[in-house]
Amino acid sequence: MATRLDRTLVVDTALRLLNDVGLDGLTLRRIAKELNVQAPALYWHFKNKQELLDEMATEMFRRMRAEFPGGRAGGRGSSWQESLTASCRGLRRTLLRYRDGGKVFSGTRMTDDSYAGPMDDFLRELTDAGFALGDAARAWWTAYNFTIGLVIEEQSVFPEPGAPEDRAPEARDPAYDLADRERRLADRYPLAALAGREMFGDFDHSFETGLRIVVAGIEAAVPRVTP
Amino acid sequence: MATRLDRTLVVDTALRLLNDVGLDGLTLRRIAKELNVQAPALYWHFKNKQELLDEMATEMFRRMRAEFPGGRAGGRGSSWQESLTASCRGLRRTLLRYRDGGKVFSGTRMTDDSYAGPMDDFLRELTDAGFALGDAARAWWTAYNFTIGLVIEEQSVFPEPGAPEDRAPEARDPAYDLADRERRLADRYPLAALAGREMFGDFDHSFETGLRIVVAGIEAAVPRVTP
DNA sequence: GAGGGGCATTTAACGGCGTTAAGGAACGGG
DNA sequence: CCCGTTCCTTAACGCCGTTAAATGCCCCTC
Repeated sequence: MATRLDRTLVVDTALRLLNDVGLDGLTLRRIAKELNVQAPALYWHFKNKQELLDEMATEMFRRMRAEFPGGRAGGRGSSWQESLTASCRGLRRTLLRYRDGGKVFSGTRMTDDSYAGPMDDFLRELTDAGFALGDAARAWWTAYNFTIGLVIEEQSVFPEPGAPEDRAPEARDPAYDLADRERRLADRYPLAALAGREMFGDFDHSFETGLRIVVAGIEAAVPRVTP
Repeated sequence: MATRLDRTLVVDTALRLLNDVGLDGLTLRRIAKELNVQAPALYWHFKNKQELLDEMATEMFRRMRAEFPGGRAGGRGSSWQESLTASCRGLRRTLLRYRDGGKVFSGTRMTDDSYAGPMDDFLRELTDAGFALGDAARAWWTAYNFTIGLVIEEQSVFPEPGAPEDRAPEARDPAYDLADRERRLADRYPLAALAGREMFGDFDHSFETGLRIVVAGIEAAVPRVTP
């Protein structure tokens, strides 16, 4: 009926659909309908649903690379601190563009090696700055896992995809009513009660603080030879 | 047939079954069979599957608290650094006891306030050390999300539940073959190729390094009034 | 001891899921 | 023009979470 399918068209459509229906609602039949096709047709292009999800995650990453080139692209004089910060910010912003982006990304494996180039560049930047390769990799791994973990939490509080600054307050999942939680805990656990808004209230703030902590921690706790 | 159901029995059985069949295999029918009961019987005790999963996550947390009391339980002289480290270690070890523990935990909401007590204690320890409450909460939030993110990765590489020191090398998911990855990337991306084993090879090492980074980062980057 | 009422569970069914098997249409090269 | 490959449809399987209704069971009252 419509134009012929190919992997790219399926992945693009699935990513667009994901923002409407969420990960739970993203079924093969629903994707197929969006493509004016029957569900088993997808099995010609993907061996199963997981392979499609893997390809979706990989495509997310490719788009991130296009939008946030990272590494030393920002100028020759950029420091590893700036590179790490920029790449984690780019990762977060990219994942937030897709509903359940954090879960999709964390649950899947890359289907190609497109991630390896940027990673190699970043690791070289760190080793040039005097870090041993193993320490450089684990430093990145720390920042990466913090970012993914926080985005997963953020997206369960704000399910709608999109940039944080475009979020309406009413986009917050009603199950995470901060005032409610605060009232419930206030008398017995006053600090825990107030901490809720610090963690769930302003994710930009939480993310930037965490990033500063990780960068400062790498500076302070990871050995390096001064160049 | 068997003794009557109640919430606790269902949750205990589901948690035990989780380790055999994993999150994808954990269906209501399978849980019911384990209890010698029909699937709809579970709906008398839980309004839906999500409520059961929430209760499972909450029970994981309760068991963690029982096994790793945390806070100042370790002695009056313990520092906030030791408390933070101990509680993240306890969180990781607890989640690793359950197959897909990280995903179960990250996807669900606590059903009671049992988490608030330990959290309050820990926050008081930080504020006593001179941190503002908001900074204390975000510091914890950083360490927490790093831990969860890393455990999710760890459990996709080592799906079998159990303590890291009991893991056999062959328990590694074959899809994460490090030697393979290394060979594929070696010529074009030498640093990224070698970094694989640093991140995916020894999760104990990755976790402890990340924890040191976060603690050092809090010391260095989060303001506090000296007591 | 009989009867009643609520609690707990069963039986039956619904629509939807991922996936497989088999057949058929479209298409390009000899 | 025909054949083989490529791509998609139709039909079906077994499973899922969930709901509605009927049924057994236990305890309290009379």
